[in-house]
Amino acid sequence: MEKYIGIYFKKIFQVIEKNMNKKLEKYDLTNTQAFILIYLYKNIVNQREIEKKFNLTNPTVNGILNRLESKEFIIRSISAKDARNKEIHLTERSVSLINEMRKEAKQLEKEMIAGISKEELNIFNDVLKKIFNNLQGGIK
Amino acid sequence: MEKYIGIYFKKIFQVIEKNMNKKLEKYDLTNTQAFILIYLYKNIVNQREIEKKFNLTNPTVNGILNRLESKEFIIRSISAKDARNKEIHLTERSVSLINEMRKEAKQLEKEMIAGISKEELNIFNDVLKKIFNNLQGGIK
DNA sequence: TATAATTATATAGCACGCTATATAATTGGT
DNA sequence: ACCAATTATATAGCGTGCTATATAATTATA
Repeated sequence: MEKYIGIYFKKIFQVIEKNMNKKLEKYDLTNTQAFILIYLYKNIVNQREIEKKFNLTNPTVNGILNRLESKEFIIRSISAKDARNKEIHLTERSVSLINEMRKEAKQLEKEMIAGISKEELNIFNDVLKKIFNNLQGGIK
Repeated sequence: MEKYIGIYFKKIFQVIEKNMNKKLEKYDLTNTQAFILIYLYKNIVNQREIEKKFNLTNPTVNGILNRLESKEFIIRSISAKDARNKEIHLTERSVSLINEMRKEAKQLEKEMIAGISKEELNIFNDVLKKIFNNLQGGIK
C-alpha cells in the first residue's frame, strides 16, 4: 500500500488518463481535448466558461483550443456582442464523433468501477468531495 | 456532482498538486522532485527503480533528475559494477531538507482527510485499489 | 567468440498543466 | 466624457508527463 495518498492518487489518475488517450488515438484526440469537445457540444460558452468548468487557467485552455482549431475540430470567432469574447463552434468533423466518444468514455468509466458496490461508490464519491473541499481553501 | 469520475479525479489530483507545490516553493522544489528525493533518502536505487516505483517512463525520470542535478540536490555517477547504471547520491543540501519536507507532506495528507472517518477512508482506499487494478490491464 | 537480445540511460519533440505578463474591449466612477 | 478597473484572450517560458528513437554496456546464444 502507498504511504502517501497524494502519490497513490497521481498514479491512478495517470493510469486513467493513459487508458483514455489510448482509446481516443483513433480520433486524433487526447482525453482533455475530447472532454472539452463533449462539453462544447452541450454548452455554448466562451473560453472563460471552459476554464471554470474544468478548473484550468486561461493559457491552458487557450493552448488546448489552439490545437483543436488547427486540427479543425473547432472554429473560433469574435463575438458580435462583446469583442472580448470568442465564440467557439464545433465543426462537422467533431460533431460526428461526439456520440461515439461519449460511448467510449462511459464504457471506460464502467470498466473502472467494475466489482465496486453502490455503497462503496457512494462513500468513495463523498470522500472525493470532502478531499476536494478540504484542499480548495489552500489554493486561493 | 461530476458526470465523469475521470474528470473529477483529475480536478482533485490537480488541487492536491497545487497545494503541495505551494508548500514546497520555499525549498525550490516541486512535489514530484520532493517525493523522489524522499524516496532516494530511504532507498539506494538506480533510475530504473524510480521509474517502477513512481510508474513513470525513463525520459520523465531522466528529466526530473536532470533538474534536481542542476539545482544540486543530487549527484549522479556511473556505477563501478555495471556501467549502464547510474548511482544517485543526495547532496547535503537535500538531506538537510528531507525531514522538514516529510513533515509538510504528512501535514498536507492530514488536511486532506480531515473530517473523514476511518471506515470511509478504508473503503476509499479499497476503491482506489480496485480502480487501479481494473485499469492496469488496459495499459500493457 | 562473435553476434543478437536485453538493459539502462539519454535525446527529440509534443501535450498540457502552471505563473507572469501583455493587449484589447468593456464597464464604472468622477 | 474621461480615466481607472475589470474582463477575455493571448504569449513567453517552464515542469512533468508521453512516444519514438538512439547509444552504450551487459548478457545470452549460435
